[in-house]
Amino acid sequence: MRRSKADTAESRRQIVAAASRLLRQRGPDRVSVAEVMQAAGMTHGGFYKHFESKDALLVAAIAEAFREKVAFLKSESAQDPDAARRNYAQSYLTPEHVDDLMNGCPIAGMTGDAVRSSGPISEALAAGAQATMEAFAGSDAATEAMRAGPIRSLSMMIGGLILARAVVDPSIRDEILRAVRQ
Amino acid sequence: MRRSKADTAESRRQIVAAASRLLRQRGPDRVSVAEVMQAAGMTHGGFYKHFESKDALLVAAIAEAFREKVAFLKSESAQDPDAARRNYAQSYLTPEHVDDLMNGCPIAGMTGDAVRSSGPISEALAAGAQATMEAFAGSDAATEAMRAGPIRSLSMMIGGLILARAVVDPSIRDEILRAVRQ
DNA sequence: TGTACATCAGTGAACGCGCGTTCACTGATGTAC
DNA sequence: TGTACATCAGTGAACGCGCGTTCACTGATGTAC
Repeated sequence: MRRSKADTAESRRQIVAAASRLLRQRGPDRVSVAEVMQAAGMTHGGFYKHFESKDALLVAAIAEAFREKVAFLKSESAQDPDAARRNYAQSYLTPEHVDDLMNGCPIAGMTGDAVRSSGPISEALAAGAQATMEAFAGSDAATEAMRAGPIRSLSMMIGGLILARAVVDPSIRDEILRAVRQ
Repeated sequence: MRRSKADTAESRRQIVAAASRLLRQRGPDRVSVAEVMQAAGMTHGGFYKHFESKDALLVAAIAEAFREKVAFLKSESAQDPDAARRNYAQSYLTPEHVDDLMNGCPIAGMTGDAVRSSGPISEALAAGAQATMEAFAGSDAATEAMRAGPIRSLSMMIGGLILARAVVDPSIRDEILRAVRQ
């Protein structure tokens, strides 16, 4: 039956939120539209009332995942960008984040798949990655020399997380996290 | 018709080599068995004479990709590990490597998918990642303090490559590569 | 404010395609004598 | 060394399942008067 506009908007939000999490946890090709809809509390048939295609949902889900992280980063770094970077790195390089694919860093969680994808999907990823870089380097970092340090830190965090996720042995994983935390 | 043992072994090598490249280029869920077999110069029906399943091929393809890189790293660092690391980093952080998914770093190219995979596949990835770390840190690096530097460098290289692949704008991509190259 | 009708969000069944896997078949290789 | 037979790598058609997408239907919401 028809729903109110508020209900419809809420449904759409639920779909995108569920997709954003499942996408990072399982990858675009191992999450089905039906699973996303179920996680959002609906059946799959109604999906196309909200999105033109699965790809369109992926674009929205990628954007949402980055939006969250960037908003958090920006609010943290409002006063003291350096402290915000340190805090973010500390919570980024933890065993909890290694295991928490679902809510984790969208760059580490989705680039593998999205880089190989077609137009709109890789554009959404590129926009998110650039926004993350800006939020991390700080919008005040006008010169390349000022951005280089934060870019290096961010690269090391992302690579360290990926390496820690790849190895299975917890003692090696912890060694990586310790090394990269500095 | 039946082939000689040498031909059979060569066929298997071709299949694994094709899979190792296609896997990095397109990801496990976007390469079909038929495509791999075609790239190896055969039709898909014969595949199961060589492998029990597509997953078994993925395991072999992951191992092969890492075997190549690790062999190269080890031969380079036989005399001067420090110089080998510097050289590897220089060729790693290039626009060419950003675009060359197919022959590129298997950690950057396959962790996204493999981390989410089942037993044998994630084990093959873990073994490869650990072997790469050892080859990069040098087998002589006995203490954690000695390994920390190389682990940090390797993390930064991997993260930088992934970040550079994620952004689309060539000028931002080059800025990332410059920053991480130091 | 109330009434009549059009709209459309959500349901559940069905369709169709791609792909992993199986199978009957072929004929050269390997092997037993 | 030669012969007869078993083996098995590779072919191409077929099977079956999962999943993205479509569709007829329902009934509450929104709207025109």
